Amino acid sequence: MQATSLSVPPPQGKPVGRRERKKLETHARIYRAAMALFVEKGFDATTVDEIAQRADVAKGTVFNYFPHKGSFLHTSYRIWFNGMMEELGPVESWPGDAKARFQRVFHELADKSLQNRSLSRLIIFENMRQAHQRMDRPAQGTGDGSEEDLNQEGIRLLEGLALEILRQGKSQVDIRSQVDEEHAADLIAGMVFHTLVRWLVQGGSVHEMKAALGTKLDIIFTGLSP
Amino acid sequence: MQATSLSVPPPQGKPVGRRERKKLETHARIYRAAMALFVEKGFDATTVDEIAQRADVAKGTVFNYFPHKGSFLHTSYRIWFNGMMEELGPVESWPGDAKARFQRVFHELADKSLQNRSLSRLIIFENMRQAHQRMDRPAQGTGDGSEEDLNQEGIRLLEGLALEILRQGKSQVDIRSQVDEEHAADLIAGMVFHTLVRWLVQGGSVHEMKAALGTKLDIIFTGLSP
DNA sequence: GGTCATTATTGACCCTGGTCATTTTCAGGA
DNA sequence: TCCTGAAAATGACCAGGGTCAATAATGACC
Repeated sequence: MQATSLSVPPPQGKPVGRRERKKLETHARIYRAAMALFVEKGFDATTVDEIAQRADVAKGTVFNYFPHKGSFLHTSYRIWFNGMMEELGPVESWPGDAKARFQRVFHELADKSLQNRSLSRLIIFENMRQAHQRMDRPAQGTGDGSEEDLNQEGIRLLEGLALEILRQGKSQVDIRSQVDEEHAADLIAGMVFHTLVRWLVQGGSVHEMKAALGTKLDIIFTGLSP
Repeated sequence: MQATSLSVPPPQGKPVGRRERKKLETHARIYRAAMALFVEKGFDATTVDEIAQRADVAKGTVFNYFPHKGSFLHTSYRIWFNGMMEELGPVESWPGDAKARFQRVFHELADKSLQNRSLSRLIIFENMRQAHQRMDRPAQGTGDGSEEDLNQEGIRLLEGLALEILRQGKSQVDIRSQVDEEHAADLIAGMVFHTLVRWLVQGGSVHEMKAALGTKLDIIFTGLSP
């Protein structure tokens, strides 16, 4: 986390006028202030007032940029995940069969999570919270595609990745052709998520988590039946 | 849910004096008031003040019995799970092999969840939240076993059940002997949990959820490898 | 019945996340 | 340079979860 999530904030439009530029700057300043405070004193112990103060804006302004306190973590997750994917490069280029590819991702994931454990925990948790709250709104049918990121969040990113690996694996001969890719991807993503959560909560070394991920992956590939 | 979770509250000591009895009564009254309100107007829309009012106690008293608003859901979950297990009876008595046994639990679980969907969602979510917050406290080492329920909550119940089925399955010939039971149980519990959450959030029929559980179980038993 | 330590109840109070009407800033035109 | 309408910033305000010092009820013991 550290370097990655404490730096660039997400809005990716090109800044044209001064107004735009200032907006981006403010966004960045607030985000940085928040993340710094979270690392310093923890999420719960950090108040929005403090964030505002450190970013040198009014409290209301913070909510202008981040509609909920948890939004920071959300933003952070995307940066985190994208950073990882960037380091790893495109799936097709990875060596080995499907299983090896999964192992590669898991390895990277574990290392990334380690870098700032409590922050990872918050991010993952917040992610889940978002998912849950989503259904409260009756499913807004805007024909407009403006809410771009609504369905590509959280665990879905992981699931998409798993799906990609599985498809590649099928086209080679690594995976049985009868397997339902979607459910398998869901299974794997869920497994990773669950393992990660457990590790973040319970403690233990990175090595242990990697071992857990590996063992479970083995089971999924080999099956329980004799 | 309904009948089950709206009735008996958990404290199971035998009431001796009048004081004890009153305490139990108050506990029950508050619990009932809360659950009724949750069903009526939803969790978020229900304030603690309202709960207190309906139970005819002061707000402070509510927090005497349930340290957080979410504790109600916690209590509810235990009742829910135990109710299910009671209906199902002891594992050994179930017919069929390990897989069939899992299917049986899943089936029951799905039906139970259906009975009050939004409440189930809250319960599961709250459960996760609890797990997360637990690690904030440095791990209180009371030699006393008074906090009885601390480690037997939420997904752990499910995991324990899975472990039991797996062990039985191994002693028969349903499951490869090399399989790491603990990790397998964790995998299955996580899978169920994840599937349940997704279903609760996204919607869809019970049948769909059962299908999803079934397919994933198939994968876990058969494996992805050709 | 009276005394007193223990336990349960209470509600005023605090804290903090989130809202919103008002004010300020700013670009672009006249 | 001045006007104007829109976008952004502001901070007083509110709601609701949770705390805690003060108070009331209880029952064991005399």
